[in-house]
Amino acid sequence: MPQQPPTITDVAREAGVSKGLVSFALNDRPGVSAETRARILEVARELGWTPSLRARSLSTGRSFACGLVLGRSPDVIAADPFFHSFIAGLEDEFSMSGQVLVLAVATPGRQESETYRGLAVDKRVDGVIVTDLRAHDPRLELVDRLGLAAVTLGVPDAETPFSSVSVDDGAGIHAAVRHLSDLGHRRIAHIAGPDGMLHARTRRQAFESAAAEFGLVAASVETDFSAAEGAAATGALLDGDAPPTAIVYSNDHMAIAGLGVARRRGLSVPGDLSITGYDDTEIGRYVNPALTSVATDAREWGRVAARTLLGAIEGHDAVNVRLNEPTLTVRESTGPAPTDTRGDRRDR
Amino acid sequence: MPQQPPTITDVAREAGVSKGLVSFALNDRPGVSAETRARILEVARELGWTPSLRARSLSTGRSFACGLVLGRSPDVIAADPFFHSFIAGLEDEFSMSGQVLVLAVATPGRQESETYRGLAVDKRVDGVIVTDLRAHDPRLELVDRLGLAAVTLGVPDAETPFSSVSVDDGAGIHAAVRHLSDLGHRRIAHIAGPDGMLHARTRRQAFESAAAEFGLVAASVETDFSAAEGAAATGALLDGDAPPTAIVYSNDHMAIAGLGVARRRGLSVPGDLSITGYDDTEIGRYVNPALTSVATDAREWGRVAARTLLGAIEGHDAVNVRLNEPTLTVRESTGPAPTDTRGDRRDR
DNA sequence: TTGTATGCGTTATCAT
DNA sequence: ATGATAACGCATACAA
Repeated sequence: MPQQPPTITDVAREAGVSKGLVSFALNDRPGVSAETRARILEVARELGWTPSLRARSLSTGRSFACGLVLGRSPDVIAADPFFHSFIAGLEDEFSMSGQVLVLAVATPGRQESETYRGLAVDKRVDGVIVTDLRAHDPRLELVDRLGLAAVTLGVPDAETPFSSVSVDDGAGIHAAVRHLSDLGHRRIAHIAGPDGMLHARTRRQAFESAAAEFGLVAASVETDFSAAEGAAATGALLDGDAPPTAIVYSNDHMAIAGLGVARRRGLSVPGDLSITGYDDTEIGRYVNPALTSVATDAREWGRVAARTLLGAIEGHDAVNVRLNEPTLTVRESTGPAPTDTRGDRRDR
Repeated sequence: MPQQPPTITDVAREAGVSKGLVSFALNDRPGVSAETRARILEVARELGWTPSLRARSLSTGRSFACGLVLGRSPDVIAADPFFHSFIAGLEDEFSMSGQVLVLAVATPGRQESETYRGLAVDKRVDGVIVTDLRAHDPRLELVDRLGLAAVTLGVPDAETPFSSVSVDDGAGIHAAVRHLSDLGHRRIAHIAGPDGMLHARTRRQAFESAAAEFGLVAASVETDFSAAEGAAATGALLDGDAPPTAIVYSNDHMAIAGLGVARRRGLSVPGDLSITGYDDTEIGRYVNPALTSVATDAREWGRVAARTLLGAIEGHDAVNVRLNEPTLTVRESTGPAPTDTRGDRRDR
């Protein structure tokens, strides 16, 4: 007959105590004499007993799972290498503590709020990681009302009861602008993500303040982070009266699309136009010219976010963790500003 | 006081029956009179009772979750838009049946077999989707031994007790080769994925047989699907005695890297070299020239895979589902073969 | 056709 | 201080 795995009852019987006491011994709770505890643990070891996750889940109300809701448009998210590394980082921690990562995808047919609610029903997850923070993000109140623990990636623009883990996106953009300024560029532009997304806004603001700091003529264009809009924005900028000599993109994906646009117009990169990306994707290193880009340690971000969320689930106080600054890797897509006749006369 | 949600006991008491009967009525099991069943369901509706997932999970041994293990190297997978669309498709089905998707990532520090085992311990998932099938894939025996239900993406090269959902990768490659043949190309090459991966092998074999069918001189190079190896393989081919006039890549990522290599050598695409990708990524449409590519309906694949897996979990017989053929989208990266002096004399 | 007992780990309550 | 007991929520084998 198929040997059933041992249960707490087997251990209790073998050790000559009650089920409750076995549980107390296992969980290091007071009220068990050292001697009894040792005997119980020894019996458990002999029998090879480990408590059933499902039974624990029933009696504690915990699911031992954490949720990640992806809400961006498919095209944009699919190309974002951030998520795979980030998820690997989450798993580095979760797999060590017996947690599991539940992935949910919000689509046009399945609203984001519905997706969160679905995870909260029956407490399918103990907590969630909230990414791509938006202005006055309605998800934060929702998650709070649903009774889920949470950690946000980036600092929200309002008070929340949640912990946050963030990197200084602004520092990465600042480094890119300084690099371009050092190369002699005077008219630069930023192709930003949606201003309603906090990290996109942070990058835009950092771009504008860095441009001011270095005395540059600057313009920003808002996009949805997609290659399509990145290409369109690039075209619009190059069609302007005084086109920029350098463009700082808010992701590699748009930068590569921008590269295509520049080439179609016969512009040399970086001869006529310098380009910087963000994310430092693998493919960015193999296009021609190889992309100068800003990199964040996504895996470490995932590890820290997971640890922070687990702390929150265990009832720790909210904390705001700040990670190392992103770094700029200079490759071939940035070079000295062209020395043509057009001065830096106009803003737009 | 915080009103507790109603339990099966409340329903039983209110309906004047036992807990067991409520359970039978809810699950449409025989042995309950139509009249009693109706009364029980009515009471349940009035009380707003829904059975506790955790209690169900404990008593049935099901977890109401399915697992997806990602095992490819981070760089490759991150750039693969297939997965996001595929996952969205999985969720289309899972979210409708109260299932949840558990994502696990195998990394150099956490072997694939360990990852599967982690999902099987305590039956954290009822079944798994096995992607990127390999030759004599050891995961299939492992999954079987772990007692998990499973569905494979693609048809394994050995008998398994599992269902499969597949697309005819070969048809996509065949279409690409025919397209190139029609354009007059006679020396073509294929930059393939690892031959140990069944879909990569299928594509290579389809390439070779299509090349033979059209009387072309063909060469294949094996890579790991990464941009780095795609670039290296492209360089090696172009350095050969009789370089190909067209290259069929096994993914867009490598095709874009190959484009970079060609450009660095001053080759015009498609003037001197035609290029086709696979996956039809968004970014491929915005590089210059825009990529001719083969597309699969990944979301539909996900939906069908989810349905098939749920069937397997419920004990249905194994089935082998075949999806629609992939389609070739012609853009700018393919054109007439160059009419230079070199004949099609040599193979590789 | 319907009721009962059992299983799973945790914890509130009770008994030494 | 130390330990036992019962209840929780659901499904199901079995008894009636």
